[in-house]
Amino acid sequence: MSKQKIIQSVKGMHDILPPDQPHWKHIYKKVSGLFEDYGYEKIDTPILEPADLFLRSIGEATDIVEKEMYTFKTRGGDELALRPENTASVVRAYLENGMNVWPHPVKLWYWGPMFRHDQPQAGRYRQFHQFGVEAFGDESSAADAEVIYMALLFLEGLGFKNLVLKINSIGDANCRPQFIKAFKDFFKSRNKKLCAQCKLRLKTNVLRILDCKEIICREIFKEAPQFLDFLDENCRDHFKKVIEFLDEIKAPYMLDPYLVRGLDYYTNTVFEIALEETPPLAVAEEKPDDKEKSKEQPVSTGLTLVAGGRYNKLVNLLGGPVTPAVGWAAGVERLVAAMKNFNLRIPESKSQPKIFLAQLGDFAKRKSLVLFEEFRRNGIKAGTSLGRDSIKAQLRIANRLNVKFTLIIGHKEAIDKTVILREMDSGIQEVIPMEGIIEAVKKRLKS
RNA sequence: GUGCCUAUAGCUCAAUUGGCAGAGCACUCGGUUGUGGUCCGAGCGGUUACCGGUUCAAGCCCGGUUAGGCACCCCA
Repeated sequence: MSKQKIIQSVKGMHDILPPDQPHWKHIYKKVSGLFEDYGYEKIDTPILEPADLFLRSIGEATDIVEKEMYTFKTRGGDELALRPENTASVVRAYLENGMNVWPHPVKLWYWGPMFRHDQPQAGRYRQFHQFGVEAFGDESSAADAEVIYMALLFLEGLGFKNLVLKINSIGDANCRPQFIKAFKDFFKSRNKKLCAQCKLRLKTNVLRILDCKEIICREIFKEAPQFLDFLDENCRDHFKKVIEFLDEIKAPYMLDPYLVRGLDYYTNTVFEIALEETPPLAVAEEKPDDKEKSKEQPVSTGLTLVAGGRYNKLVNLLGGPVTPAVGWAAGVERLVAAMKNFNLRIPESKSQPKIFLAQLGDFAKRKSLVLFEEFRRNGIKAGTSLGRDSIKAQLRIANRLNVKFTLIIGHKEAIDKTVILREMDSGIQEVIPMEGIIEAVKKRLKS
């Protein structure tokens, strides 16, 4: 190693290393297949957007925009931002490319890196990956139910069992103000009893009080006005139907009157899917001598995997026609971590080589190179280690790759135009003419 | 942004409490002509995260920085 100092990755940003790639690939394949089955088409949007896009959509007073957004000024003076989420970008692309005149609903899905300047911890990174769906132009409750169902389907498809779907309705511009007023009044009258933080929240962002975990505050919640009682007829009807659809598909939902989301653009339905929290007692009771297990930290239980909702005002807010929309996003890093915690299997990679080419001497090495390509063209992936000269070392690699056969070409074989075919399990070898080697190997791999 | 904990070889961890920097795994190469796994041997790998302080002497004590973990805030 050189004496130069090694440059580290930026805080909160990580490499996705080869051992993790199968998980990522698996998730990608699962969701892209599912989305396409449901008629969603993929869209990729730039990682950089005008900062204003997020100020206007997510909301200036939200934590995401206020404290977590990577913004900077270009030389020309434009305020840009690394996208903290993708819904706003998709809406921007939808409008900019005139998709509002496409036959509706317009159903889109995406996958890519997002950026939030937050304090890194388990399941939370400054650069992380999300995928998600956005469906435009369908205001029916069925659309809400469908996207929620898709989220459940893919999670179950990955093997997750103990899922909790929390759902709520936060009304719309018509009924939300009344609720917020009543809600605010309620807590103002009980200001003294609230925890210090909630007293602050009362001034800045009242709804956030609902997130408080203090027991004192939670006690007060029990009597607080609930969204559901303030929904106007339209909103109430919409939400009721969403629930009916969820009943129909037997989704394991849980009405959560305290569920609000950190983005301003939501209207009506909001939901989250998380893993059931394991009781802390179970962790404490774990045997201390079981070293293997205690190292595995169940970081992902209780962590939200999927979150979304309806945002009927957003398209209009960003300068487009009034267009209903609904969608959600999922965090890939969290999914991968959760899959590992629950030991969820992924299918074995098909890219493992089936055979290995070992060679001795330059002449044989040249033959080997040609042979490798011939096998590749015939759909047989071969491993090689052309840089190694000793047969011993090459067989060691072959063994590690767990191949069925190793083809050995020495100087003699190269001249004779033959190949030694060694079956690794038994160690039995046979000499085969180079001519028919592809067919011979194909035949043996089949049996 | 706040609080607590942590940092020794690529990985998992030792170092008798301040006295020569170590092991296992992994990796590379050997163990008599051109044959893997098991076994045996050797090699590679470190300015103990970084900067400073105390001391005859610091991986160990003290201060700072950086990074990681956890919790809060919030969130995918």
